[in-house]
Amino acid sequence: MDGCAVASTDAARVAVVAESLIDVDVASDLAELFRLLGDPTRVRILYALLEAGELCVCDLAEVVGTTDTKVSQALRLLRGAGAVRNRRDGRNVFYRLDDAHVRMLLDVSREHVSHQHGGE
Amino acid sequence: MDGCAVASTDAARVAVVAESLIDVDVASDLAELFRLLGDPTRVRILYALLEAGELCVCDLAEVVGTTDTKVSQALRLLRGAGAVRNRRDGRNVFYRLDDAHVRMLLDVSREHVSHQHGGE
DNA sequence: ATTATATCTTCATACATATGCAGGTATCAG
DNA sequence: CTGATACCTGCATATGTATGAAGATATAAT
Repeated sequence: MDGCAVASTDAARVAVVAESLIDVDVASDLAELFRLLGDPTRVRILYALLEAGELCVCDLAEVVGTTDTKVSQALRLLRGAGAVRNRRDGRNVFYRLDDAHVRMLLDVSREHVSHQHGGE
Repeated sequence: MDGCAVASTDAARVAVVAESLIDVDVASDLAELFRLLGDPTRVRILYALLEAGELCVCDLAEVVGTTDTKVSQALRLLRGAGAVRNRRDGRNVFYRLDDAHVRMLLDVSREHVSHQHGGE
């Protein structure tokens, strides 16, 4: 392997932890989800949807303060990951959150953010 | 701007949502945190620490099943972000979680992951 | 049909990140 | 001191990701 020859401080404990550790593929799924949330524009889009319930691309761009292209690209990723759902109404396409997992992470994070940036 | 000329389906609602939306810098901080969690190796390291409480680099490498170099680089990022803390004991350096925010996100995510991959 | 608006996509470029190798530091044993 | 072990860091490369420009598609109005 690499370095560590005598191996461990406590082999038994290492075995136990290794046993109960999250699988590689599960960890990869989770990491992928976190990476999806790892962009300021996407974060703001998701919070806007969390607040508004449903918004068209046009309004999302205005709320977030960016171009429709940027929003559209962000939404493509979010859509691909199943984080949002869309519905067409005439020329507009309305988006809303469609993942309880994502919604919960947003809720939890918002709490902590407001504590950190508000007044702790 | 870009595209959207008539602007909004509902200007008043857009204004309200824009008003209550999370700030750009706060969103950036959050995105940075999520990006930190956006890597399978780092995720597994964090869960190992969540489970074990404290582990040296050597044991972490064995538990996660990778090289000490990879673990060390991952820990550097996690350390820089304040997610973990370290303590030297002889030749070993022991790491543990040091961020309530991160711990909570891991807890929440683990629940949802186990529901998704376990039995729903 | 034409024109306009809203959204999406393709493509090229710039930037960020992960990875592995090689070497460097720190601690301990002899 | 030397040698060994645990850990860290620099550097080069590959891979991923974000960004904006330009154009394509879809719907509606005239």
